[in-house]
Order: sequence, then C-alpha cells, then structure tokens
Amino acid sequence: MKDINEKSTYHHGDLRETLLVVATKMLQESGIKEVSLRKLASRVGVSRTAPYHHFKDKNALLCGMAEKGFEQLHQINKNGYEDEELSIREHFYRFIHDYIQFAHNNPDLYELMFGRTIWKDKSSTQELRDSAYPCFQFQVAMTQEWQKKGLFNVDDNALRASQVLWGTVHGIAKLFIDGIYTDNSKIDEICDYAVSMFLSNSKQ
Amino acid sequence: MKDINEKSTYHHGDLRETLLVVATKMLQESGIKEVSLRKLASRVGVSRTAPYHHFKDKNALLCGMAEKGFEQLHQINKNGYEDEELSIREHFYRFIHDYIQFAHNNPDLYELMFGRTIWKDKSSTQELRDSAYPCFQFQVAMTQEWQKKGLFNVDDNALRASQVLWGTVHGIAKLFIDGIYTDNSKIDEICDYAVSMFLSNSKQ
DNA sequence: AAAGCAAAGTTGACACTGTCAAGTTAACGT
DNA sequence: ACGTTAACTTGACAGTGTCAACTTTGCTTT
Repeated sequence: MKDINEKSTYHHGDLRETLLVVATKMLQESGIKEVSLRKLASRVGVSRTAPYHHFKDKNALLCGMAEKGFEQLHQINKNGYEDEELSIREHFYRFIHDYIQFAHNNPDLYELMFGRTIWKDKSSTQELRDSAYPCFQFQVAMTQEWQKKGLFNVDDNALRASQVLWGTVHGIAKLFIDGIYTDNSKIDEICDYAVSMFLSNSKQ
Repeated sequence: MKDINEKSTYHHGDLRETLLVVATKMLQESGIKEVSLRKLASRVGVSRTAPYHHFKDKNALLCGMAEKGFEQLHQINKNGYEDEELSIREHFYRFIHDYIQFAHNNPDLYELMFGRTIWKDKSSTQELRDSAYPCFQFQVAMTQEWQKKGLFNVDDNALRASQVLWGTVHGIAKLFIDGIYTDNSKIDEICDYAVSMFLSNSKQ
C-alpha cells in the first residue's frame, strides 16, 4: 500500500476507490447527466481511459456507485429496526419515513440505484446484486416480523406484503425525486397518511 | 393540406406528426437509448436537422411523445371509472390493475412519461403539463369519490390518499419496469394483495 | 400573375460522449 | 537484476445534440 499523501507521478495508487468517491460527488453535485468518464478522469487528474483498468465500462462504474448506496440504505433500515424503544407501529412509521428521507437526501444516487440503467438487460454486475439483494431481503424480513405481530389485517404473505409496501415507498420517493410531487414540505404528512392507510384497522 | 399518399420531394407535409409516431415506435421497439434525433430523421427520410423546425430540441420531442401517453392513460382511467357494472371495490381494483398493466404494456413510454428527463429542471413543456395535469387530477377525483363512499377507513383527505395510492401503483409499476421485480406472472397477484391491504377493514 | 417573405428542409461544423488498439511506464516477484 | 504484467497514456473512431448559413418551396399581398 502506498502512502496516500504522497502524490505519485504515474501510478495513482488507489484509483478505483478515488473514482468511485469522486464520481459519486459529481453525481450529487450536478446529477447523472454530468457524470462522464472523461470529466471524471480529468477531475481525478488521470487520462481518459485510465478508468478502464478498474471498471469494464461506464456501466460497471455506475454499478459500483450504486453498490455503496445499497450498503447505506441497508444500514439505515437496520438502525431503525434495531431501535428497541419503538413500538411496532413506530417501527413501521420509521421505516417508511427513513426510506423516503434517504431518497430525498440522495436523489440522484437513489435514481441510479433503482433505475433501469443498471438493472435492465442483465447489465447489473454480480457485486451489485450481492450488495442489493441482502438489502431487499431485510425489508421482506421486517415485513414478516410486523405481519407476525398482527400489524396488517391481511393474509399472511410476507413477500406480497413487502412488495406492496416497497412499491409504496419507492413510488412516493420517485414521484418526489423526479419532480412530479413538488412540495417537499409535505413529505412527512404523506408518510403519516400512508401509515394510517395501511394500519387503519390494525390491532396495534 | 397535401395528399398524404403522394410523396413530395422537398416538403414533407406532416413531418411533426410523423416524427412523433416514428419516434414512439422506435421507443417501443428498442428503448429510449436507441431514440436519437439522427436515427429518427434518417428513418423518416429527412435530414438530421429537419426536426428542429418542429421541435425546439430533443427534450421537446420527448415531451410531445409523453403527451400522447398521458392522453392514453387518462382514457384508460376514464373507461374504468365509467363502467357502471362494477362495485366500488371493483372500480378500485380495476384502477390499480389497469394502471400497472398500462405501464407493463408500454414500459419505455411509461418511463419517459414519469422520468426526470422531462420533468426535472423545469424542462417540461407547457403542452405536456396541459396534457398531464388533467390526468393527475382525474385520479384525485376518483379517490375523492371512493373516499366519500367509505372505501378507506381514514381521515377524509382525498389529496393525501390519492398521493399514497398513486405512489403505490407507480412504485410497483416502476419496480417491474426497471427490472427489479422480475416475475411478470405475479403482477395480478400483487395488485390483488395491494387492494386487500388498503381495504382490509373497509365497509365495502 | 409577379414579388416577396416566411416556413421547411439542407449541408457543414463543433464540442462532446464511450470505447478500442497500440504504445509507454513502473512496480513487483523470481 | 530481469522480465512479466498491471497501470497508465495517446490516437483514433463512430456516435450524439445543436448551431449557423444556405436552398427550396408555398402562400400572401399587391
């Protein structure tokens, strides 16, 4: 491992990681449209094609960025779930709220994580899937737990329930992110209302 | 108006409409990534920059395509709502089902209609908004009607209810379209389950 | 009917993109 | 100390959206 502080002239030392960090920064600063391999390379101070020695193509770079996003999101879900001071209903609210808040705080990253760019046409890398699937499964597990405890008054099918729930948070998040729901100050209200629609006759 | 069957050498006659039709066809055939102005122009048999006399830029063309999509979707919603043989619960189911089916049948068009490409950064044209807003409002009106008739057991706030409902159908549709939910044969089951989650204690 | 003007369509050009091929540099294991 | 190989570079190509300047056509006005 090379000293990070020492600027090497030819070999960069940790280019792969640097590319991911800087690309993500560019994404957050100016949106996906401004993330080009050439701009990225130039900003990192390396030639146009240097990234190709660390990522097969642009798609692989994007997958790498999304990967880190899924780790973050997974962690957020875990934190909420493991908070022992909350009631089940509060856990449920927190999941919805935290999820949509994450999307709202990282709109372009969220867009990337769930966009067809990296998922459609089998273009997702193995590493991306390895990072995303546990995140998905955790949501199913949470739903299963809630359902077991009687939070929803429906047939006991955790997979279906979680697919609908995830659809709801994903949809609301997207409608905000994409600029169709425009009044950001109403996010909390909408989360609240979603909770009451799902739990209107819950035993909890 | 020029005879449509007669091929004119210089002036096309109805280029704007032709561009919209052919571009939409390209979209359905090979996805948004394959829709370029140059390919489109060449396929229509016209020079690269001819489209600029009918659309300010590529974004305006995309808005024009989305516009037609909203008219279709609006019509589908209307048809379902005006079917007098259905109970309220059936109306609700049909809305969810038809909506997701539309998205599933026209994945790339749906993606375009609701994607940030045409909505974010104030890039939507006035005509697009004129076509989309009535479609949105119709959904709010439907929800209001359902709520008035006691379909949901929550506070009487049609806007919030419709935002959550739309979020749900939009989210489920997107998760299928973008290749994250992959088993298309389960669409109907998920729609069913969504209905029961919302109506589990409804009076209807 | 002739003139003229605006709309519609053209070619050339520019800056930008992702990616390949071929060459160069430097680091590391034998 | 040497040679292999990974990391990095430059040159090149095909493709993109869009602008400016030019040509053709059709319609309106005199």
